[in-house]
Amino acid sequence: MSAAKAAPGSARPRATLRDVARAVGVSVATVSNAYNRPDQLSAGLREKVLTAARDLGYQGPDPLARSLRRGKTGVIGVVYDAPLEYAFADPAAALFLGSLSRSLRAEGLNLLLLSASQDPAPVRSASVDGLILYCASEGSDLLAAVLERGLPTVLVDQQPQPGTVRVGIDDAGGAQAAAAHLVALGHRDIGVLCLELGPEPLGGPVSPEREAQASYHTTAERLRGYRAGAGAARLWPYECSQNTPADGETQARALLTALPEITALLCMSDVLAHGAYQAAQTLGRRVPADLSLIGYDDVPLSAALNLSTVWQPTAEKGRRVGEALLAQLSGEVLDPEVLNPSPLPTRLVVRGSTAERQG
Amino acid sequence: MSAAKAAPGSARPRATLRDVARAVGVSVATVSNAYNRPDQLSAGLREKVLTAARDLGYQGPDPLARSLRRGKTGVIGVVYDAPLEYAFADPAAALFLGSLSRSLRAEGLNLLLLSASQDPAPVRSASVDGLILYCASEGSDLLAAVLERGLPTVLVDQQPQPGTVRVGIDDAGGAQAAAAHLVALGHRDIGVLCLELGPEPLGGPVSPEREAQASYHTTAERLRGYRAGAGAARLWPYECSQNTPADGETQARALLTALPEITALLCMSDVLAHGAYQAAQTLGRRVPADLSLIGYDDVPLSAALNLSTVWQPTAEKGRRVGEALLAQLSGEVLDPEVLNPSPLPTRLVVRGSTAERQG
DNA sequence: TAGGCAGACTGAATCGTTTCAGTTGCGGAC
DNA sequence: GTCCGCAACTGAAACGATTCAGTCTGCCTA
Repeated sequence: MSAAKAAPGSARPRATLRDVARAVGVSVATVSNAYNRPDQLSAGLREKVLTAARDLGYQGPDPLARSLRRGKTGVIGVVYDAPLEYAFADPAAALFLGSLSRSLRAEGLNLLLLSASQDPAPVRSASVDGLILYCASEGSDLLAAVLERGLPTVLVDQQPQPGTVRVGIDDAGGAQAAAAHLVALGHRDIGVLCLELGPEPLGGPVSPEREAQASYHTTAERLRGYRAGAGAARLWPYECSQNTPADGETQARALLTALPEITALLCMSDVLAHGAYQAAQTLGRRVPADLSLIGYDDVPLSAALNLSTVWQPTAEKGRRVGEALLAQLSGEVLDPEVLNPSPLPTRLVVRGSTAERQG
Repeated sequence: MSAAKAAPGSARPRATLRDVARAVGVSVATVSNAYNRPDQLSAGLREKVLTAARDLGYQGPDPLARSLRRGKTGVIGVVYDAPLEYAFADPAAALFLGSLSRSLRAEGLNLLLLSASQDPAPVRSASVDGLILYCASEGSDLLAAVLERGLPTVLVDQQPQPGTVRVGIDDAGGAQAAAAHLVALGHRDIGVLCLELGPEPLGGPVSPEREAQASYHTTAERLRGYRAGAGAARLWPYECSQNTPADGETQARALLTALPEITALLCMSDVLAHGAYQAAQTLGRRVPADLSLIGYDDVPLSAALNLSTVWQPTAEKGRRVGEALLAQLSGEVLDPEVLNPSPLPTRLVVRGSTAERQG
């Protein structure tokens, strides 16, 4: 009986180049050439090789062995320092990854998602040609692990590192504009829905110490921008431990309940703002009449929700990261301008969720 | 060629196990053991090896060579037959991938995103331990390429295939409930915003031929369910070539303009429904007073938008897929129940976007 | 007839590990 | 004194390909 075939789990030993070579009576080099350099053998022989391969159930050259020999895997690792669920839950991240994948696909590169939440091990043991560090807190040893690999690398929305390409946006500028907008509308007590400030999850009111020690670059910059734009207005920052509508709603409700005098809310992401919207409705506060709301990122849905927000060039960011990586892969020399380009611009988008403060 | 050392891009030849072994004066096996089986050598020697490795700039065993030798890569390929941008743009897909990645991470597996939009080549040349076919039209040679690899495989939302695990949901049942709900509310002319029916992008009204030849399982099933639930009511299907709010808006506007008698809209995804919402506003039709709207998937945001929709257990689906794959990887025998489990249930969620038809 | 040359194919080294099957040296049991 | 067992380490064969430098025909040219 077909012993090897019967058991579903137990893979029969796969055919290799050598098996095919033996079957046809040629050398392995010739079989390899049949796949990789058709011009190196006669058409007739090539046909014979390919037929024999099919008969033997040979799948074509093993990708792993090929990668080892060639020194290229065709894979780019995207390192995320939180569970991937969170990455996928954020439309801005999704947009970025989509745009990135688009620019890499042109070169036949695929994306390997590396979630190195606790532990940089996945970064060390990934077979990749390049790495992209997408989101990591400053203190984490993730950055070190990434740099140690010595592979072409791009840092995204991160503190610049000497000798490494970084792509970022003008986080503080956008935040400042958002805060200034609210102040101009007469708001004086403004709540802030913060993204994570540090790796240990912590929700609720943000203490000055925690604010001072903020280790996520994006969060720290946006908060700095809010402060700069708020002038004499009072800011009440609350931290959301996850970038989800649910957490935004929870913290917004806590914030609005604890501090009823607040008339406007600065949210560090649109996702949080969506949650805050929900909270406002639950609490019977109308947006924008009773509460002004402003997000960050300008994800596609925010237009539909009529949410004022800070736009960032997410897709462009992805494109740039892809290009910077490709440049390194092709061994281009990196001049400083490319290495650490000026941050991409952000822009305040005023829609219907912000209004003058009601007397 | 220029000097290899000078150019910043050209990496110096990396240190290998052999270099370390030579430096310490031991065999390569010992160095390997220092990393993989500390109990096989004295603590002192191990320390010496690790120190020498650090001095030489040795990064640890090369992942590629290790994978080749061990026959395991620790990577699962997720095959998507459209550009990845679309995958990321769909919150339901994101949720699924997040949940999947969660169940795989427990075993240290990472996700390789394979966009095989035109061409199954990436599927053939990916170094993976298993494959997940997420979204593919029936006719495409993608399915064949995936099955040919002979790796542990799970099909998602796909026509069942003999001998392969498939995880799916009750697409038709949910659709039927949605349609029936509208009919019960008195609607008799109902527009349908369809997802893609075939691989060639095609927007606008759906011809009976195209409907008959629908090659995407999900689309075909949902449409079938709508028809079953609609009874005597008239259905007007329009096709969206992309699952995006923008495309949903475009087609919804076209549909509502061409067929003003329509009083309700069945959308095959919440994302399309969000676009339709927008279109309705633009056209001055109030939801639900002038137009009932119902989506599919119940993505997180739809609750906030108060959108009636069909819920599906997206996260559970991801978990099941992960488990099914892990089971195969550990060589478990697959009984038919596991191989092709009954579809996961869907459920109509009535919110505020559907109402009785206005006389 | 010799020389040259192109086409077709092969041998063997190499990529960087892991791991099985030994080999050594040594202290303890009998 | 011999034998056993154990700990510590090594040799060499895989893993499955790619590729460089040949070798061997056979044909064309002078």
